[in-house]
Amino acid sequence: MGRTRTNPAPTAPATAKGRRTHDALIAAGREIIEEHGWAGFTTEAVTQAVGVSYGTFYTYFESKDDLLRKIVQAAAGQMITASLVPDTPDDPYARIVEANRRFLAAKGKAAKVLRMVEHGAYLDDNLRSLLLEVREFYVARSEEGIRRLQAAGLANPDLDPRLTAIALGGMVEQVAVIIDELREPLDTEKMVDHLSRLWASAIGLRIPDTKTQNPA
Amino acid sequence: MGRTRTNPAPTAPATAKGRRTHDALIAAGREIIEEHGWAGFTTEAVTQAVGVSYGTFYTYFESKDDLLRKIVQAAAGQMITASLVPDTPDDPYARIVEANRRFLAAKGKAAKVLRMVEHGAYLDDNLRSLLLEVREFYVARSEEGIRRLQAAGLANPDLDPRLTAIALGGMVEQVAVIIDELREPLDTEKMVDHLSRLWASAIGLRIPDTKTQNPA
Amino acid sequence: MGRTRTNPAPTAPATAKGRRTHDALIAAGREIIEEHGWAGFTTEAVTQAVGVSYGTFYTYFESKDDLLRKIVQAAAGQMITASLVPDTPDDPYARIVEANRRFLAAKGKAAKVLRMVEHGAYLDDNLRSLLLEVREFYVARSEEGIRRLQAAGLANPDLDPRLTAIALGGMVEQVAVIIDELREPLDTEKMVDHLSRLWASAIGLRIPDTKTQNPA
Amino acid sequence: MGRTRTNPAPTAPATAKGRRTHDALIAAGREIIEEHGWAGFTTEAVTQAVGVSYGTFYTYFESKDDLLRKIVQAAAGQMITASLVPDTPDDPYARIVEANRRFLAAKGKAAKVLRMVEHGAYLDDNLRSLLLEVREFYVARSEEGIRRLQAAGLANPDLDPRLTAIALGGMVEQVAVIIDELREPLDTEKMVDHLSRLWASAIGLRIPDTKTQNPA
DNA sequence: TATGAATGAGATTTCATTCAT
DNA sequence: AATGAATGAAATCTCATTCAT
Repeated sequence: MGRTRTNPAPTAPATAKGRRTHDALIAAGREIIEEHGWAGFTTEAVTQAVGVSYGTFYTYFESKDDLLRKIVQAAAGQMITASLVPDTPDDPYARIVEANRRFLAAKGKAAKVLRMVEHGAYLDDNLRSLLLEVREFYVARSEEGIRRLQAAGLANPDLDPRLTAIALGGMVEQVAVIIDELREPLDTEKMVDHLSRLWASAIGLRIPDTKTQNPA
Repeated sequence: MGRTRTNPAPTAPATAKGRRTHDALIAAGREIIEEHGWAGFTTEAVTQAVGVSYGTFYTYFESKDDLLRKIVQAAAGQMITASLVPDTPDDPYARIVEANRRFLAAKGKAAKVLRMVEHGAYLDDNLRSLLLEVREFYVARSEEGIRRLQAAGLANPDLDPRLTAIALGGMVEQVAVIIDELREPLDTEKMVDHLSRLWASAIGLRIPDTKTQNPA
Repeated sequence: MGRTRTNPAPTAPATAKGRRTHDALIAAGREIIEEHGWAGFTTEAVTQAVGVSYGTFYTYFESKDDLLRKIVQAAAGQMITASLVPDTPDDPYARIVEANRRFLAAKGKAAKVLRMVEHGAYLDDNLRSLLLEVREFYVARSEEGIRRLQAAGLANPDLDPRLTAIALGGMVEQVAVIIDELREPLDTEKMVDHLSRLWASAIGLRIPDTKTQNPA
Repeated sequence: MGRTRTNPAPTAPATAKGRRTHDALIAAGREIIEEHGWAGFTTEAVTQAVGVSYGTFYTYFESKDDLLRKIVQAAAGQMITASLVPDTPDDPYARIVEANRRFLAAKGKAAKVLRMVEHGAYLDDNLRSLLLEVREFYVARSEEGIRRLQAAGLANPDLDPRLTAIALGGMVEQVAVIIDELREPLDTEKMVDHLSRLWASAIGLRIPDTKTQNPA
């Protein structure tokens, strides 16, 4: 009454038990969003899933929004980690294939919640920035790759590397989404092959024969 | 959403004024979803945007779900209608450019509401089918175009026409959606040019010189 | 989620019924505060007292704070109205007596809620200003009266009119509070007589004999 | 406030450190009430201000009510102690000035918390009695002073000593409280001078010339 | 003694929907 | 047909208090 009272921001859990509960709430929240959608994502459902009471929620999170932010941060981090291409073969086409394969795996498995947030427009400015950062990570990586291929005379120099990265990245991203929404089952490996060949042809990169011969 | 309803089903508006109000509610609802997300999509916001009272809503719609269904139907219809390429020049590349230009010009928004519905998990079976139909419309059209070009010896015969249509269609759809989410302003016509060239190169279609010379 | 949604401010009631409910909620709210204190002042108690449901509250008020503001505004207005001294006799002492009598009556009866708000420190800036305005109304009136008496040679010219008004006004205000908080019953009319004589003597105004002879 | 309690009654702190924490909690509680009102007065805020954990609170206090009781007791004691006029000059007017100066100097704050408790209706019978005792202490002292002056022929014998003490005591108390609520800065010493002169004139006590000449 | 995680009753607020006028 | 007051289930959030460690 007459005074906006903001809960003091909960501090990081001090004990092992506290950290366990904190992490369990984040995991349960994400699972609930992915399985039951926004409508199922209530504080009651989340706390019940973990087996604690209403009030415990606010021991760890300022608000439901706060939990959502932390769920998204965790998912974004996992997705980027999973997408890194650790070994760097000389063959540029092999790199494209590997990047696409990893992206599809990461996006499909780990990031349903990211798509839901993105398109659900449950976006405060923090979340919006976070999602843009994730996209930028992928775009920048592709842009740099294209630029290098152009410099090496292996890709069409007329293409704007950034626009091209946005478009081709969008292709892969959208396919990742469609793949588990479409009713028809798509062969993932075959899709990786097609995406890679389309990507390579689009930028004028020559595709090694072996791959072309055997499209899965 | 999804509450039990007991009120009588509204009939189609009898008067011109009635139709105007009915259509205005659909338009306002869509605008609100696009601009403020699900959280802003309340009966109060919709009726207030149109300037009628709470009760009037139920003169025209059975429920909020009913309005949502009609918003999606309208958006889907508009999207398909606006995407048809009426004049059919012989030049396949010109057809691709024109299709992309139309899609980008008018369809970002419609695509946005459709995707929000899709990922917002506000999906009864009716809506799910409707969305699949819309996608199928585009995929089928592209697939058929690719197949014809392959038959004419103008496109790479090794590509699976359906997978290719899904991937390249996804590229355009994704770009259409993110184009106004990105922080950086993108030149639409330049993007149309890039999308078209990437699409053509990807399937092995030769791009006329005039275009290649002048990439915006 | 992810978006602060502020209820659109409720508009003024459009119908007579609406106005009745609106006013009844304000009246009930005030009664509850005065009789049961802050702890009893819940939206549930207020709506139940009026015989409407939870939700109806928010048809008329943005929040509980909003209701409190309106209760205080109404109480302040009533208090000032009740304190006005309509007839203006020439006799300055008679004016003082009348002002004190009215103030005691108004403060005691009408304004328990003002005291509770004031000392309860349930104060947003709006409320604080409002209360200061009420006090200023009384101080300014007394100050002007003292200044006139000084000009007429009827009051001690060495006194600062404003400080004097604040002090003597405080005396009357505080007595009004004590009167219904003290366990011992005080004769109001006798108190009015004393306050008036103390006030007059304090500023050096001569008190007519008739009053002095008969102190209640 | 007023919840059912089942925990064991804490005993008096045994160690010096214990006493320090105990006293710090009382001091912090009072400060919070005065500065942030009832809304800010939470066990969390109090313990955090002192730098101990939630649970520690219940090492020293049975409940929040218990703390409040002890805050009020401490404030009342401090107020009375600080108000005593130790040296007793013969000059009655000098005594009045000194009493007012002391009251204003130290008592604004203590008076504030006492009045907040009074009007906040957080009153069990213990607290109510305590507050009445504090007031009675002041009223009785002033009453006795007035009576003596009347007996000595130095004050108006027509005044009821008790009513007069209540009224003039109220004046000083009220000024002490509002002095730091008003937007305008008031010179405390000038106010002491005015209060003393008003008090003296009101009871008909002659004011020595030196004071009258130099009103700050 | 001190800690801080856990509790849960209770408060506020939202909003799709109904219905008397 | 239109209005807008009324409904109430359901959601979020608060905070004094307990208790295992």
